[in-house]
Order: sequence, then C-alpha cells, then structure tokens
Amino acid sequence: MGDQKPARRSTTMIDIARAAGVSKSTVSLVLKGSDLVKADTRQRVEAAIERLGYVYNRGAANLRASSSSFVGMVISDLTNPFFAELAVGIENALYQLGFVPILANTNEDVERQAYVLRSLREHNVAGIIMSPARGADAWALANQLPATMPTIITMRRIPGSPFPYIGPDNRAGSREAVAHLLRLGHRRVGYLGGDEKITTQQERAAGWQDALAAAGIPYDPDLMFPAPPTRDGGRDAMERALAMARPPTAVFCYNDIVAMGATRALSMRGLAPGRDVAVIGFDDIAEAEHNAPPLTTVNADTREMGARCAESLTRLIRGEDPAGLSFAGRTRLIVRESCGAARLERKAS
Amino acid sequence: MGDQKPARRSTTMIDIARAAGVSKSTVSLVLKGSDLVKADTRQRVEAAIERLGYVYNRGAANLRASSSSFVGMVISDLTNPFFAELAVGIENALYQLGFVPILANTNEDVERQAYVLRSLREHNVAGIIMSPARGADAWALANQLPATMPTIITMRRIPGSPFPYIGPDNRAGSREAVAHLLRLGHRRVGYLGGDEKITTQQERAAGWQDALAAAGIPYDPDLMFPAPPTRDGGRDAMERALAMARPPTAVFCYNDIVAMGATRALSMRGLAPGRDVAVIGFDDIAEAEHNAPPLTTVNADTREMGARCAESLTRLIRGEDPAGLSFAGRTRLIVRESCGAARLERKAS
DNA sequence: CCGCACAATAGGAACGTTCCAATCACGGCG
DNA sequence: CGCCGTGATTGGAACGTTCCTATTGTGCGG
Repeated sequence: MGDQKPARRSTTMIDIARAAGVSKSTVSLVLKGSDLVKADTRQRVEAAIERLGYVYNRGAANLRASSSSFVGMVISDLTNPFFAELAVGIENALYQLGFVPILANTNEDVERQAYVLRSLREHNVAGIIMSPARGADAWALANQLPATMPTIITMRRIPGSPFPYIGPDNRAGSREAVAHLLRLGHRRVGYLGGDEKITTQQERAAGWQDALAAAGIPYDPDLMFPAPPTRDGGRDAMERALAMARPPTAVFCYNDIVAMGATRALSMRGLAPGRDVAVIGFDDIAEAEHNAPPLTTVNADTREMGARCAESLTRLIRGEDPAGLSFAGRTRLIVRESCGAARLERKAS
Repeated sequence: MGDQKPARRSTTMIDIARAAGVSKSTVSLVLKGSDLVKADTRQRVEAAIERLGYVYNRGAANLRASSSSFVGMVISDLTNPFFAELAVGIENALYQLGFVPILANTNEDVERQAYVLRSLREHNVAGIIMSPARGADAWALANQLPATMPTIITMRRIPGSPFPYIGPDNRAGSREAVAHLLRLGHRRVGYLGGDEKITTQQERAAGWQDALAAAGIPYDPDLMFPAPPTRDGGRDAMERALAMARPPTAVFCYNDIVAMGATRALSMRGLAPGRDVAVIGFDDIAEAEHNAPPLTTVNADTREMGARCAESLTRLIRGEDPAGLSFAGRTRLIVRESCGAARLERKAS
C-alpha cells in the first residue's frame, strides 16, 4: 500500500550537478554556454543532462529574473481569417525572439478583455500585444493595464491611449482603392459595412471621402451603408444599395468579408460583380482570391505586420522609448476581377 | 547620478502583509478565501491589496506547487478556419477551467512541432492539447513527450501513441454523407482531396467505401482523386474528375476547403454544382454556408470538440486514467444546396 | 620557494509564493 | 486556579533557478 509513486519530483539542475560531480553553479554556466567552464567538465555535465532527461525550468528562472518570457496575445476575433493571419505572424516572430505567446481571444467582448488582461498580469507576462475588442476605450484600459506594462496596440486605435499603435495605413489604402474605381469611370461609389465604434472604420471611410473629394465629387451621405462587418452584413448592405432609386455603380467595402457578402448578393440577383457593379474589399485575406469572382482588395501584409508587433514589443520590453514605435504600414491595391478592371482593359484594347 | 529608477520591484504579498500589519501567511489565506481569518483582518488585507495595486504572481506559486496553470495548445494550421474554430473552443474552455493556453502553430512542420514541444516543456506546462502536424509519428513523439505529460491528441490520430484521442467520428460522418448522395440516385460518387499521411483522410475515405459497399456498388479506385487539402487542390481534383471518360455525377470531398475548390471548378466550367455535379464537404466551417452554392457538409461541432479536449485534459492533469478519455464525436449531415437535394425534392413534388 | 594572478568551480542568498508546524490568546471546565 | 482545546495568526523551509562573492588549484615571475 501507499507511496509506490514517490511524488515524482522532476529532475533539476541540482540532480545534474550531483550526477556530474560539480556544483549547480557550474551546471548553470554550462546551460548558458559560458566559456568559463573547462571543456571536459562541460561534456560531463552535458552527458548527465542527456542521461537524466533534464528539462530546463524557465519558470524558476523567471522568478529570479522577475521578467518572464511570456507575452500576452490578445485577439479580438480569432475566427476572422484576418486576425488568424495576424496571430500567426505574431506567434511566429515571438518564438523567434525567444518569447512564447499566451493566447486570449476576447471575441469582441470588453468584459472578457478586462478579465484576460488581469489574468495575463497574474501570469507575469513581459508584455502584451492586443487588437482591442470593439468598444474598448482608453479610460477603462488605463485601469486594467498600468502604463509601465510594455504593450502594443494593433489594428484598431484606442484614442487617448499612451501605447504605441501598429497597423496598416487604412486611409491611404482605401483612398487608393476608391481612386482606382474612379479611374475606371465610376462616379457613384458606395461604401459598404463597418462599425463606427472602430477607428479602422473611420479611417477607411475617410479614405473613401478623400478620393471622392480629390476627384471633385460631392459627398453623398446616402451612399454610405453601415453594416456589421460580416458576410451577412455585406449582403444586406448591398441589397440596400441596390434598392436605391439610383444605385451606386461601384462599392468599396469595409473589408473582404463584407465584400464577399456583397458579391454574393449581386450574384443571387443575377448581377455580375465587376461587370454590373464593381466591388473592392480590404485586407486581402487568403479567401479573397478564391471568391467568385476573385476580389480586388487592399493588401496590408498582415503577417508581416504581426511580426512587426512582436519585434516592437521586444524593444519596449528592453526599455526603449514608446514614442518612436507607432507605425502605419504601406498598403497596396491588388487588382483582381471584382472591380471590373480586366473587362475595361479588354474593352479598351 | 543614476538610480532614479529604483529597479521597480513589483509589490508582493510581503508588502501587503506589512501594510496590513499581518504576516504573509495571513495574506496568503485571505487570497485563497480561507475562512480561518477573522472578518476584520480580511478587510484590512483586502484594503491594502486594493491600495497598493497588488497583482498575484502565479509563477511564484507554480514554482512551489510544481504544477503550473499553463497548457500548451499545439495547432497544425491556425490559418485553416477549421482549426481556428477548434482553437477558440479550446481557449475558451481552458480559461473557464482556470488554465491559460500557450499557443504554438506548427504550420504542418514536424520539426517546428518538435521545437515547440520542447519549449512547452521548459515552460512547465501542466498539459498539452495537440493537433499533430502532417507526418508526426508515434516513435518521434515518444522522444519529445514523456508518457507522463498529460496530453490530448485531437483531430488526427497518431497510431501507436498512448495518448487519448479526441475527434469526430470521421468514418460514420462520411458514410452518412455518401449514403445521402446514393439516396439521391447517384451511382458514380468520387472522392476528392486528402493526404494519405493523415488518419483523418483514411477514415473519411473508408466511410466513403463503406457507403458504396452497403449500396452494393463495386469500389472503383479511379474515382479516388487525392489532392492537397486546399482550395487549389479541390479545383485540380475536380478538373481531373471531369476529364474522365465517364465523370462521377457526385463527389464527396475530404473537407469544406476542397469542396469549395470543387464547386469553383464547376462554376468556371459553366457547370452548376448541385445540378450538374453534386458536391459534399466535411467540417461545416463558417464559410460553408456562404459558398456559392451553400455547401452540404458534415458538421462535427468543432468548438464543442475543443471544449471537450480542454475538459478531458484537466482530468488527465488531475491524474485520471487516460484509458477512458478517448472520444469520437457524433457528426450530422447539414443539407444545403451543393448536393442538389433541394432540386430533387422540388422535382419529386 | 613563496606569493600572486588567473582560470575554474563552489556556496549561498534571493525571487514570491505555499504549507506545515508552531505559537498565542482566550475561555470553559474539572 | 491551572489545564487544555480551539480559533487566529505566524515563522520558516521549500520550490529551481540566477548571480554575486568566495574558494580552490595551478603555473609563473621574482
């Protein structure tokens, strides 16, 4: 009876030290690759490590070092392919930089966000990369995250927050997209989808207006069709647009998901996206090029942006000044079929 | 000069104890909600915690407890909406159970998988939930994960591995889907996509053959079209199927992504999926119902499956016997338009 | 031949918790 | 009136590292 399983303590540096006939300090030096240890001592230690199957305990090291190798990765909606791509970019870079991501999917819920931020702090993360949930504001955030916590805000700004922001240049990106539509001859260009509470929406809508203004087209508020940033939202917004007395001949969409909904609404009405109504999206998610028809969209190099978040965060962690770390990424327009450019070019030739 | 920043040690239980005029042990008891402390002592301590903005350091606690609150979540491809959904299910349940997920995306690379498994062990995770990368085998895994590490394998089996497996009942699911096609009158039912190295593929193909056999249709190996489990793979496989002398009149696909590629290939040829060729997928990813046409597919309640992984892992961690923990989830066929059932029903009435 | 510099290794405190054993105050009971 | 049980609280060792400060051994110059 009893104690056949002797509590199974895992093997530690001290066990290795004993096995190799050295002190724990020497084992520590070997582990760090210090050149202070003699070659054959090193070998004896390494042999012992191998033999006993020792695994380094980073938690214990962190306790002493007080700064851990964990980074909180707070994502507003992992189910959205755009954010999944971003997460993969962050994750990859983090491992490369010697950190390890703790995932928290807030599902656009600010309460859940508050909860996970607390949890991350308890787990002593070295820093946090966060795409804020819809409706997160600077004031609430200030109570949840001390300004001393290295933090990068990504993809959606939080006005008034002191943390660096990294994201695409939404305004320039949509300006270029809408300018492209105008160049194709469109004069009534609608804007589909988006939630006013998100800065991304404000920026993309501003770019749309910029392009219109630059072409001398007066702003018509009736051409703005707000909708949830989902496929159904896009479908619905497109329906509303088509129901107008004078529907737009082209639409620029908040993102690719909305654009996919819009193209679907058109197809179901027997209209051909790109021929009857031009459609452009934003984000260039992987699905965009497989849409029917393939989506013209604005690429922001999401994965690269994720990597940049990770890299900038490590700088913050090392104590670099947050001031220089904000960044707006260049975008580029990917012309496929949904905007009708190909057709127009054929016609011209 | 110098030391204007006095190293900024964070406030600890000892600081709280001093501030409240009690011992650290008492603070610890308060934190655990023990009823051994007198009410007004508790209040003094809680006030001090509030006042000093104390944050519990779980890492330090884990060091002593030797079992941490971290769980490794190893995902083969987060970019795949199916796995993103799974990850969200796992993540959510994990937080509810008091654990915190460390994310590792292996990107189907067994070397990266080996690397992250080591890293997770170093970070002293309490357990691991893993959807193995393509090509992971039991032998290699045995060297990377001790059998004592609580581990759940999900979505793809590793034959010969001692760890519990949780996933959908692939064979029954595809049997039902193919039976549905046969019931609609099809006699030449192809199988599109999938990688022989993944058990999922073997199981789904077996279900296809089961249904054929049950209907007395001899197995025709020419109707099997292997392809990478991507949209392009599905397109390509569909093209190959159509190029046959006697093409199949219906295809069952390895997963929804492949099925979406297949429907696209049909549309681009001017054929109508569901009318000219019936198509069924597997997984019921969110995109499936927004496909053109909406995909008939096999739902396996991915998110729920993720939650079950988390729940079973905590049982393993608590020392429960792994033997009873394997689980094959019920699937159900979601009939939409791509299989042509709606049309047939209209015709019949 | 001694002391010394230097390379190599060892010892111990510290990190922030947990948990066990010990202490203390207090009242009731024999 | 002293003893003891009980409720409340405390001190200290332990967890597995790091890092600073010894301590040891060795060859060499004076």
